[in-house]
Amino acid sequence: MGIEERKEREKEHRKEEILNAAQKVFFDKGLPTATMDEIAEAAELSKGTLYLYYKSKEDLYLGVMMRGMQTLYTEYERLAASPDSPLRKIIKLSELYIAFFTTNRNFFRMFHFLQMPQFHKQVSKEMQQYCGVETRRLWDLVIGIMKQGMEAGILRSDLDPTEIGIILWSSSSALMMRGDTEGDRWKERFNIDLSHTLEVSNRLFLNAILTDKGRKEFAAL
Amino acid sequence: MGIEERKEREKEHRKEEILNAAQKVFFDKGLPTATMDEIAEAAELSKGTLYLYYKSKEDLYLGVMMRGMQTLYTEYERLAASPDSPLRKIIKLSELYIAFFTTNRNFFRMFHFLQMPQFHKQVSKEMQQYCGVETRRLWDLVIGIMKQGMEAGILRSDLDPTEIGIILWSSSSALMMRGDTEGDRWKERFNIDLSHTLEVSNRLFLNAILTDKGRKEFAAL
DNA sequence: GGTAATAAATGACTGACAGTCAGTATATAA
DNA sequence: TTATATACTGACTGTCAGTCATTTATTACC
Repeated sequence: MGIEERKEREKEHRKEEILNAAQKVFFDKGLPTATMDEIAEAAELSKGTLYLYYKSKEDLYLGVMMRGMQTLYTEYERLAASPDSPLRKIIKLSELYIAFFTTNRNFFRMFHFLQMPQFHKQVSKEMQQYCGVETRRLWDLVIGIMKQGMEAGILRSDLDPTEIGIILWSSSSALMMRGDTEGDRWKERFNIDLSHTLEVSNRLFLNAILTDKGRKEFAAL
Repeated sequence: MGIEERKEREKEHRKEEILNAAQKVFFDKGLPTATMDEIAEAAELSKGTLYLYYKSKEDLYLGVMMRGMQTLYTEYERLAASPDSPLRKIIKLSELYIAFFTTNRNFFRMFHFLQMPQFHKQVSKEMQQYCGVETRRLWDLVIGIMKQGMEAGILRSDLDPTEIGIILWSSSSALMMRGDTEGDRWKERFNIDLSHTLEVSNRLFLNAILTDKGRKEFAAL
């Protein structure tokens, strides 16, 4: 019976179409200002239908966000599987994140809603579950790359690869976020280019976590 | 004519009382879930009166947040004026921020709304102005402490004190925020204690920005 | 002390919006 | 053709931020 399957496909397709519409509207207006009526309008569906596919506005928002997460995941996956040396992988990891921020600024902004505690209340258990699983997959890749570096002896063995991953990711995120929202003000008031600050930060940090061997290899690049 | 002055005082007092009520409600529920009716109820005033003193819910929210900023500012000010050595000041600076996070978690969470671009739309120009001025005062203190360290020769002179300040602040913030929202999950999934990660991060970073002289002094502590 | 003028406070009301649900349309099965 | 299941609709409900005509309290003046 192929009908069931076709219906399933059509349902998935509709979900994607709704996400397309939602993405357009959310990118344009952000979560608080976007309305479900607008999204329905953009999707050429009634508002009620949106709720057949997504439990709440916040669920829909996270649905869009997860697309960004997928994109980043795919890129990290390719990096992890590449034949680059562990050191190069670590360097490329942070470059990739910066590049992602630059070309997918809207997704990047969305990531930061995940961080707000009050926000989660309105999100369905299923969506939270889904986000949790996907986020973990991403972290496993990042941590995996750090572990490779440690095994190769270019990262200090007295540090924890997971902790290094978190620190690198978090400090980069924070500086990018600040650059996004306050970049102009910092330029104007203190003559600071926050994207330069980010580079400095990553360089300082990288040097701090590399072994002598790692630093030598780094200098040779 | 002392009446004018008394009225002015009473007005300020009322503003404070409204902030007290708002603080209670916002701490309890967060911005999205708190309602102006609740705050009015808590302040024993009608909703309309709130709007005589604050232009919007978001303005009120920032009004509360600025109290936290003031608290932190006062502590930083005392530190800056203390007779401690520049190195100790830098160390205490980050310790103070961590302590603030621990004892004023609610304020700390509020700080992060400032970072969300969509949020600012609803905030009045006056409040934005006020926040800008106060934030700058705080940054000037932080940067000042870094400059002292540089002049004392304990911080690498090839780095920019402002940039160092931003990096230290941002990376700490990011890790504390993550610890706040995802701390349990990291413990459970990866057996990582994020407050430990924060210590590691700050130690790594401090070592990276100190001169040989600074590192020696640090080791002697 | 009474009254006009001014300021402060009120709460019913408006508009906007998330989410619902009884009803309609469309596709499938009998 | 008819019955049943499925997808969709949009008018409706409840909630809440923000407003404003009206009321209440305070001050100024005679």
